[in-house]
This record gives sequence, structure tokens and C-alpha cells, in this order.
Amino acid sequence: MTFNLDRNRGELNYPPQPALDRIANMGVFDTSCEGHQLLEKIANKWTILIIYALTQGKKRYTGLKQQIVDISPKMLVQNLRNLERSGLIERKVFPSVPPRVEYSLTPLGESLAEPLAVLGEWAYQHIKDVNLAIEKYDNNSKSEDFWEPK
Amino acid sequence: MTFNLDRNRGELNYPPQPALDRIANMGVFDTSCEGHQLLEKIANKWTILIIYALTQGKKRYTGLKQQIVDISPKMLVQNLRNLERSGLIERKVFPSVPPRVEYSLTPLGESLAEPLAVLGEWAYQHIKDVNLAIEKYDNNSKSEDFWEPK
DNA sequence: CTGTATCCGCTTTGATACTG
DNA sequence: CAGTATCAAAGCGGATACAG
Repeated sequence: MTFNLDRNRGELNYPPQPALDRIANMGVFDTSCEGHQLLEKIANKWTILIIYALTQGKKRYTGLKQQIVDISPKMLVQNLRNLERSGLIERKVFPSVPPRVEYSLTPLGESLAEPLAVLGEWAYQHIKDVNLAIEKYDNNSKSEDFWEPK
Repeated sequence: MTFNLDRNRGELNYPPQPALDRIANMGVFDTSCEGHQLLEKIANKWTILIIYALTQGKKRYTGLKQQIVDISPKMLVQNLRNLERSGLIERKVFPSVPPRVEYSLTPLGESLAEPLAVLGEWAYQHIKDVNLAIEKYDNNSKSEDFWEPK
């Protein structure tokens, strides 16, 4: 898939989007390409929480499980393995009794922290706007139902 | 959930993460909070593609459907409605025959373009690293299977 | 043209119990 | 402690067919 890049920005007067321009033809926004698939992997719920937790430093399995509330052992391990496989985190096993496993970010994983933070920051800054919009939208639909003329 | 913010960054010598520090206590990384739920909504596959398509300007239903290959009418409408409800896009209906509907980003939607672009850029820049890591990881598991001594 | 409605399979996820 | 195994539940998502 390729995007046609003609921009009919007519009455929409918004500021230029340098980053968007830069990646316009990278294909990251094409579902079928590797870039987008990577994007989907890292943009998931647990990944974000795990990466963030590990930016605080290396952690052990139980530490992560406690910090990330409501994650089941299955999901935790599954995501840890995926992240390890993708080279974003490192898994260090100490053959002791009881066993001890330490997880930490690789440099690659660290490089992802900032972009994720940017996204998180956007979310935090705009929760109210979004909630307001939702409320408005829902009220409108409701009044339509009630006031349908005759 | 609150994160304890002691950082035992010991041997991990990575650069400071200003953005992370800023959002450390915002709670965006807590699954149960509004911020994180918003994050999950916008980080999904189709949302990203739709937002991106609309940064090119307003588009009609069919235009979006053609640009975003392999999206079913169901998913397209579903996501358009969600984005409209959240105040990220605007839906303008022209009561003509045949019907005409134009979708465009709201200012709020536009503000999301840049963060998404940053994430996309990261993905594009690191596909090779990740693929390399995956290959390495998979090879290691394989050789372990074969060479298990006696 | 711009959707809506329905069915249905398949993956994802959750809960829980168990093991080295 | 650090997982694995198993089963069931839920929800996405695709493929139509059709309507205003």
C-alpha cells in the first residue's frame, strides 16, 4: 500500500507536522509492513507498563508482578519473553536456590522509553478534553432519541 | 497503584529520561487509570492509520476505505465512531444524493499526530535491530535443543 | 455513497492450579 | 521464586448481505 501524498489542506489551517513529513513514505503506517507490525507490538498495554517499570532499574519477576497490578503470570511471562526476543530487555538468571531472575532494559529498550513517554504525556494532558467530548457526544445521541419529532 | 521511584540505576548507564521523569507520577502507566485507557485506545492498529490518513486533509468514507487497505467497513466505521466520540475527528454530513460524509481531524486530533509520528519513527529506525535480535534469539533456542549434552 | 446487521471463527486474555 | 499448564470466557475481526 502506498499513500498518495497530495494534501488538500484547504480550510484546515494547522501547523506543519515535521515528524509526519519525515516518516511519510517510510511505510510505518501500512498495516502489512514490518514497521507497522513492530509499532503494534510495542504499543500494547503490557509492553508499555513493563518498559516503564524497567526504566526505574532492573527488577525481578516478583517485583514486576507486584508493580504491574492485575497482570497474570501468563501475560507477564509472555510479554517478557516477547520483549526479550525482540532485544528490548535482558533476562539474567542466577542459578541459586531459590531461583533469581533479573530483568533490565537493553540500550535498545532504553531508546524506546522516550517515545513511549511522549505518548503517555499526550494521553495525560488530554484526558479531560477527551472525556468532555465523550460526554457531549453521548448526550447528543440521547436527546436525539427522546426528541425525535413525531 | 503507585510506582516507587527509587532508581537503582547502578551499572545501567543510560542518559536521563526527562519525559519519563515528568510523567512519573501521572499514573498513565497504571492499567486501571483513565490515562492509560486512553493510551490503549489511541495506540491501536486502525486508529493510527486513520489519524495519519487524515493528517493529509479531510477525506470521505470511500477515500479512507481505499487508502487503508484491508479494512472492513465494520472496523472502519467502528473506529471512526470511536474517534469522533473521543473528539479526535469531526464527521460532517452533507444531505445530498448520493450522500456525502467528510471526516477531518479536530485540533485535538491534530495534536496527536506528532506523538504518533515519534513512535512510528522509532519503529522505522529500529526494525533492523529488532529483527536481528529475534534471529539471534531464535537461533540460540534451536541450538540448545540440538546440542543438549547427553 | 455510506453505511448497518448478522454470523461466526479465532486469537487473546483471565483464572486457577500446579511444578522445579 | 519463577514460572508452566490447562481450561474457559471474551472480544476482536473478517465475510457477507443488505438498507437509506
